Amino acid sequence: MMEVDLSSAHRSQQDMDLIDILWRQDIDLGAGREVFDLSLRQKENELRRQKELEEEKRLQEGAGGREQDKALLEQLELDEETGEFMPRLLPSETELPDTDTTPEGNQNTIFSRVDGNALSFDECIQLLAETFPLVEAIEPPHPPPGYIMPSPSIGNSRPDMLTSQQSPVAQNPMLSALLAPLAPTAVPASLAPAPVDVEQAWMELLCLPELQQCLNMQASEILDQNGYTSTSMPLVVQDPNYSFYLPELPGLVTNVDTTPPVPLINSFNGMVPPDNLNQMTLKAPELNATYTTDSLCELFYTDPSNTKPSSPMLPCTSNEAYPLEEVRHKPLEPSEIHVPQFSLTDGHKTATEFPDSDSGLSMDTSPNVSSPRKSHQDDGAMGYSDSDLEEMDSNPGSNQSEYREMFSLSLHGEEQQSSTYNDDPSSHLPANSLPCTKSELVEGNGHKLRPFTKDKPRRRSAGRQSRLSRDEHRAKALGIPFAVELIINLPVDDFNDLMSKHQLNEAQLVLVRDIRRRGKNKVAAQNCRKRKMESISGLEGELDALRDKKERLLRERAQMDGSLKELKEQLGSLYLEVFSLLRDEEGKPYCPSDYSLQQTSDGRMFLVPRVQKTLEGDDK
DNA sequence: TACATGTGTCATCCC
DNA sequence: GAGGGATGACACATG
Repeated sequence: MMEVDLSSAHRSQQDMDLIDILWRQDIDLGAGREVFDLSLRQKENELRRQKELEEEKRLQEGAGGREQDKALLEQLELDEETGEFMPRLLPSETELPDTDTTPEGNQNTIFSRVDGNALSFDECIQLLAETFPLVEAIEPPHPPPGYIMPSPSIGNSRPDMLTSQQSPVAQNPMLSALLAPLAPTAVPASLAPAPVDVEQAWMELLCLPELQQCLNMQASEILDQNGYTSTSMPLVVQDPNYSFYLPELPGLVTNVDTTPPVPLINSFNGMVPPDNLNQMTLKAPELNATYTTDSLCELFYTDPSNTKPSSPMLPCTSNEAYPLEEVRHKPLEPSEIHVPQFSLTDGHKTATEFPDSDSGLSMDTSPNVSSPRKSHQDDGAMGYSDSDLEEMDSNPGSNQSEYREMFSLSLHGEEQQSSTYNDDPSSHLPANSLPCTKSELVEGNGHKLRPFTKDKPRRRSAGRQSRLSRDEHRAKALGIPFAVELIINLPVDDFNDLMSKHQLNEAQLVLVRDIRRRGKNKVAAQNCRKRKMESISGLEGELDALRDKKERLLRERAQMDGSLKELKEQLGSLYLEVFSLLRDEEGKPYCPSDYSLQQTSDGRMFLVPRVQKTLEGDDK
């Protein structure tokens, strides 16, 4: 029992330690350091007080404590990176003897003093010694609205531990398990006086893809250490893109009773009934204030359609869930093409045929300018029907829109941090885990999928994207049972098969073909414009080069003209000099106006009379 | 309000 | 001949 409480206390400290670690690593938590300083100050104060108590206890314990220290060391392992001792994940902490269920017993057994060890371990001892009295004295001022009282049946019935339970980590067994190795020391529950701030920090942290990757790694390590396999997990995410499992780690207080079963994540690809969208009603600004890690994890990693485990798209029970690869290789069934399923049924095929799709459609293969657009199949999760989308689009402030904004906030956080609309939506999260809406795909042509726009603000066409395309409206009005993307992107054969398998009336057929033609043409127009821009850019480059060349040639010509002029002057002076040296038979100099010097090809010089030459010319 | 820009669509040509 | 790519032209939305 006390082990469980200690785990709770641990987690709260783990929260703070992880925040500190991230802070030292200069990871933007999105919150000021002051958020955490209050806890740290309290921690220091408690440490000082507790040191005094600890000194007294040291004298009382005597030599008997050394054996306990030894036993404790066996349960701790040295973190080579931080130099701190961290509690090992025991196979089952709940199986520890119940003889030491008192706080003191726990303290002596688990976290007794180790001489010469890191300060964090001393802190651990001191903090544990004071944890429980202080917990009883301190009540959480305002429990978070999302907080659920843990049931005594799940192993944590101490009301005085609620403060630590309010920690998002403490409320989430997965995070607790994942973060356990990160935080070496226990923490008094009193160190969670500002759960809202801490949770806000956790909101920020959970939005960091790097952290999620780290958590994934931690999860894998924990699973390995405990010999758990995915098949033994009670909470299993079957999406292979999500290596994020929820281990039922022993000794950890799991409040799975208070959380709905976690179904398949990739069921985002499936239909989301409007009633299931109730889970999407979180407003982004409220996240920081009211939602715990559990709720966040549910939002991020659980299926909005989990209230329908019998979803026709994918069974949601862990045992019945299709392996994604198996689903991918299922033959294309028209009945499965009710919504775009590029990530599921025909996704594989489509992905090979439209590797780089502008607006999810472009087949541009230009090596020069890679399309910043996100490929259609990358958007895999388009789990909304037309009606859902229309409602979402027609009600910008509706829950669905908020849901979309929320995911935009969380899933593109890194993108927003790293660059301002770099148009590189290479999400670090699995593509088909993104609950991307269809309107983002179809009308995402405007910004994210823009072919040759540069770093222009996306909001320019935000309004356009917030509405369904005309074709989608038309398709919905005529009851076309296919997604517009599917109509456009299917190969001819598949498209014809699809048409033949469905009994469509004339109007529907005409509309479907118009949609396909317009979609194709739209992509062609985008590619054409892109090529045009590239051509213009190339011509501008050529023009600049030619201008440079022209300027260089003009400079060279001026230099040549100068040189030529100088040579002519030298030649004239030399001519006069030579001519002045010439004498006739009488020793008189020749007159330059009557004679001229001419040179033959063999280099001999002749003195030619000009008059004679003039007379000869007159004779002719 | 005029203007620039981006985008969708149509018509047409061509393969 | 159908399908579709390429492209000029136009209309519209948006900043």
